[in-house]
Amino acid sequence: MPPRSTRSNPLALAVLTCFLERPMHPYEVAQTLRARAKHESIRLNYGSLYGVVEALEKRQLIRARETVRAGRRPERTIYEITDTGLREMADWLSELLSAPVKEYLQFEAALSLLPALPPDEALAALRQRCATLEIEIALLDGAVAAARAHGMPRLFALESEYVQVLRRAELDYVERLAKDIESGELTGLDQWRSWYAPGGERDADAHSDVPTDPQSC
Amino acid sequence: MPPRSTRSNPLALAVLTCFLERPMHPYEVAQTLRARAKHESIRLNYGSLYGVVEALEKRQLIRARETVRAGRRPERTIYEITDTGLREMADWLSELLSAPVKEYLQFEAALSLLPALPPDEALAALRQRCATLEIEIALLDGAVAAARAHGMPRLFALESEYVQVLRRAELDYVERLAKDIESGELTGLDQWRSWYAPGGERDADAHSDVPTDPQSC
DNA sequence: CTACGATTACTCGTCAAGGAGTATTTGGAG
DNA sequence: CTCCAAATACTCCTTGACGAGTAATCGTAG
Repeated sequence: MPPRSTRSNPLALAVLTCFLERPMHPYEVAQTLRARAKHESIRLNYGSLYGVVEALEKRQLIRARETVRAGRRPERTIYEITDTGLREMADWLSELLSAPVKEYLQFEAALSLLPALPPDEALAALRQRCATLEIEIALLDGAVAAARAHGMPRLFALESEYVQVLRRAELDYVERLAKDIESGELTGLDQWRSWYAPGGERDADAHSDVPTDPQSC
Repeated sequence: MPPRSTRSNPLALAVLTCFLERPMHPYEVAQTLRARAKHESIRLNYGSLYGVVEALEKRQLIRARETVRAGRRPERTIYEITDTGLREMADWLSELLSAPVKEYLQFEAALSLLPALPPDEALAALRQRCATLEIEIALLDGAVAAARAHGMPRLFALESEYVQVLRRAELDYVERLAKDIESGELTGLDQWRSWYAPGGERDADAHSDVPTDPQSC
């Protein structure tokens, strides 16, 4: 089992699955992934692509098969997957599917810094997010429906379904949160308001009195 | 409004909110963030921290206030936030809260490559994920309950609530998906099975016949 | 009082991501 | 037939993340 560091970039996995179908040159890999809309779920750009292919070759997961050239264009090296590559692919994909990993989400960061904004500004921002989320969800719904209508089996749109589910859950949560701030039900709201009150004691956001690490409990 | 590139690293935002409380030296920033468990929601390590602080100073969002030294230890430079920094912080945080951004999730990538695994292996991996998710959710539940019991206001644990909500939604989805694969309800399952059947026609994963870009519809 | 492990406070080098740039070729309009 | 725009197939260079390494100091146990 190779070190985790080599499994950091999911693009490498996507590349392996392409080579599983048939040998290709890197640019064709990119075309294939784009055509199947994989770039919506996996970060893809040329700079990374060629680097990733090189790394895969160094690790012997793929091997150069032949180098062809049409006219005076740059050479295109065609790669194929090795047996090691096949095993690594199945292993890696299995792991990605079975083991949830911690992701650092932007909105998670924003929530954790929420008290650095005055309550009313925070509330306005959250309401704005709800509105945007509703639109986004509607658009995604439409796209999924259209794809289905055109005969695309569900199996090939699982990732959109998943993203959709997450977005819906987020909308739900943010709506509840906004309500709890407005209604005053959120515990800690009084402290928060007082930091930004006209005669607010101490500096804004100085929640030094807050219990520190929840994990320490 | 500064270019988006400068707003890429949420650690910079977290650093700004620290300086909002009071002037500090970078290491103290790290201590503060760690003490408040921000490193659970924001990527934090020393290499990045000092780089981020430098960048903030170059952008005039913070300024060096004084340089003290205790004994022959390395100097500690104490920074304070500027007025520009104050505005940038509020702006940035508002934006993070109000505008959902596309994140590239590992599991999203895995789902989009699911057909590269034989159906039974994929199913096993998904079931494994469900089991792990259940444990994780239970643990998070416990931590949140404990924090609340020790008097930590909800306002300071919003990010855990959010992550929790997402995990629950994910568990729900994966359970449904696993059921639909097992019951044969998932459309496309027949194709998928045939690629890996003993006399499977063509190469595994050659879903070249699949409609390409759902966005194109 | 001294030795050594833990903590403090940072530095540096590596390595990867990402995107702007480049050279070639094909397709089509005039 | 010629010229321009778009597509092809990369290359390169700048940022920036990351963590191993380091030097100084503090605590404390023998």
